[in-house]
Amino acid sequence: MPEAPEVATVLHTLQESLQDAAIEKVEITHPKLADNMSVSEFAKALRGQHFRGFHRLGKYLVFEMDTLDWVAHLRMEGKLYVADALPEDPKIAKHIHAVFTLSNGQYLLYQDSRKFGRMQLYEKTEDISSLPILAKNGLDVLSPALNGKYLYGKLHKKRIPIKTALLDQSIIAGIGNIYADEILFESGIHPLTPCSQLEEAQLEEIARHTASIMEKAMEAKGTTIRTFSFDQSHAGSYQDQLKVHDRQDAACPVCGSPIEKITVNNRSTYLCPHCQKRKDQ
DNA sequence: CCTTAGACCTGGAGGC
DNA sequence: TGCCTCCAGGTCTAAG
Repeated sequence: MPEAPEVATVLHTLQESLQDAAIEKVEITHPKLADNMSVSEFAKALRGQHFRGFHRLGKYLVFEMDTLDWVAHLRMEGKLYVADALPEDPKIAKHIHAVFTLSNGQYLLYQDSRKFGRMQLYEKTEDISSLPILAKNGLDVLSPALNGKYLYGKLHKKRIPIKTALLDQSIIAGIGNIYADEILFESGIHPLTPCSQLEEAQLEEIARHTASIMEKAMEAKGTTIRTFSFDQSHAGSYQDQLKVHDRQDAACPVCGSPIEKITVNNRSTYLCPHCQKRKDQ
């Protein structure tokens, strides 16, 4: 579900209600939720800790606690939100896999219909990007160091399609299937173009559009095509600004050609065949 | 090095 | 209504 803009939205929403809050009780019902220790150790370690800092790295959330760094990845359907009461609707309640009772009586809930999300706890560190699970990330989508030169260094010898590279979190952290399509459209590059054929100037365009699309999407509080919401009652609105993703057969906003849908990496991929011509074919 | 299929999970949408 | 297939903002692994 969430890419960097949606994760950033969740983070900011949580920070508003959780800053300096204390966890009084932890109940976890999905045994795989914590994957670097048992859920009982995880629950015990978090009890009594306060939320002191809030960070995002790529698609990861990081909560800086009193003596721990708590890392969470929502994967496709994970939702973390604060509620005044536990959900009564059984269709929602059955997907709540963790309940963190706060000292003010509210609850931080983890809901995940597909159970793909994972969390880890680490001893608190000065540099969160050095945490084992985060060290694999490449530059964050908003990093000032993300430029044509960086991408050229990472990509100029690779023959993989550029879209595949944009989804590789060890190159750029935070891009997912929706924004990869939007970035390539704005850059005028066909998603199947082999990385090795791209010049540094084109990679500079990709870097530039990555930053601008991410900023606009964050302002819109993310994209809601299907199920994303950042708490029980709010959804993002960037879907109104999508130019190609999920718009098969609609008119390209630039040239009017019908948007095409293809498969890259087993993922649905949308493009304008006129604005994003392959130069090698 | 690169690609592909499958695994992990579940629900919603659409076809019949 | 039910059953079936396909699809989904992600990532990891095995196999060719």
